[in-house]
Amino acid sequence: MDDAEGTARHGHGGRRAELYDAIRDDGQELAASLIQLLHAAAETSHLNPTDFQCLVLLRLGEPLSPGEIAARLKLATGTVTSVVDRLERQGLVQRDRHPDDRRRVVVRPVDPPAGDGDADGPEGPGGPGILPGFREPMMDLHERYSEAELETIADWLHRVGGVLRTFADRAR
Amino acid sequence: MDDAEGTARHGHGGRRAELYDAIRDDGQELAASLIQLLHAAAETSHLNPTDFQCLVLLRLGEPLSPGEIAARLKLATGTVTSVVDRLERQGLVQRDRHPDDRRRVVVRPVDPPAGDGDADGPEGPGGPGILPGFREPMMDLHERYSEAELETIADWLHRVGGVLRTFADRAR
DNA sequence: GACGAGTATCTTGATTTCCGAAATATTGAC
DNA sequence: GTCAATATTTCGGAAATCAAGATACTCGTC
Repeated sequence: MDDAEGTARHGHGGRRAELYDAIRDDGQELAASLIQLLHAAAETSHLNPTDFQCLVLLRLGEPLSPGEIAARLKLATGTVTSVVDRLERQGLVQRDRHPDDRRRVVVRPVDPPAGDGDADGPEGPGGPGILPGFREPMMDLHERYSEAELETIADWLHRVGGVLRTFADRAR
Repeated sequence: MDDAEGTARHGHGGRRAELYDAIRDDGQELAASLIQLLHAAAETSHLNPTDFQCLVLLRLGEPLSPGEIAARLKLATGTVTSVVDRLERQGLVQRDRHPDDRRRVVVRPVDPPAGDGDADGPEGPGGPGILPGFREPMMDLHERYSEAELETIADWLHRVGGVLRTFADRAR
C-alpha cells in the first residue's frame, strides 16, 4: 500500500522513497541524540534519570496524579511515591489534593519560572529551563526557512506528535 | 533564509513568531511522548529502561565500546559491564575484541534483522524493530506532503539532529 | 626485547532505586 | 450508615547503580 496513490513508483518517484528514508534515518538519529540528552540533562540537574523524566513530563504537560505518572513511566505506584518525595524534598514539585476527589493527589511542577535558559523573557506555557541554551540555536536555525516552510514543518511536527501520542497511549 | 534578517518584526511578522511557538510546543510534546514511548517499548521488550536505551543506541548508531556507552548514558563503567552482560545473556548484543587494540571491546547488536515490525522487506541500515507498527502510520502521514515539502522536512530534521547532537556531545 | 606510564574493561562491596503486596484514606452507591 | 471501589502511601526484599580498586593490554623509551 506504500505506493497507494501511485506516486512512489512514478518514474523518478525514487526521489520520494529517498526522502522517506532520509526522514526516517534523521528521525532515528534524533531520537538517539534525545536519549543521550536526557541523561546529560539529568546529570547536570543532579537528578537520577527517573526523577528527571518525571519532572520533564510534568513541566512539558499538565499536572499529573501519581497514578498517571506510574502509568506513563511504567513504574509501580509505590515507586512514584518515592520519586515525588525526592522531587518535593528538593522543591521541584508540589503535592496538592484534588479539590473534588480528595483521595487523589495532583503533582504540580513548582517554580517553572524564567525563560528557556538563555532567554529572560516570559517563556511559553510549560517551557521552563529543561534545556538551557537550546532556544538560541533553534531560533538561528529557523531563520533559514520561509514562512511557508515553517508552516510545513509545524504541521508535520504536530501530526507526528499525534502519531507518537497514539502509540504512547496504546501502551497502557 | 529567504527574507532572512528582518522578518520577525515585519508588520504581520507575528505569524512567524506564532510558528516558532508552535514548533517549540509541538516539539516539546513530541519529546514527552518519546519519553513515555521509551518506557513502554522497554516494558514490552521485557528490558529495564537502561538496558533498552543502550540497545536502542547500538541499533540506531554504530557499534560502541563500553566506555563510550558509559559516556553517552552517563553511567559508571562498571554499570555498563552489567548492562552488556544482561543484554549479551539474552542474545541481543555481542562482545567483540577490537582487532588492533585488544584491551578494547566493541559491543555490536546481534540479529538486527527483518523489517520495522510491520514491514517484511529489507529494512534500512540500523533500523530494526524498535517500534513495531510505527512504519505504516508514518508512511500514510507522509503521503500528505508534496515532494518539495518532504524536502523541507528532511532538511529541517537533519539540521535539528545536528543541533541536538552538538548538545549531547558538549555534555561529555 | 623489557619496563613503566597510560588507557580500557572488569570485579567487588556499599548505596540507592525499584517492585510487589498489604495498609490507609476517601469516595460513591445502596 | 455500611460496603465495595479507587488512589495513595508504607514496608521489606530484590535489583540496579555507583565508586574504587584490580586486571589486562598498548605504546613509547631505553
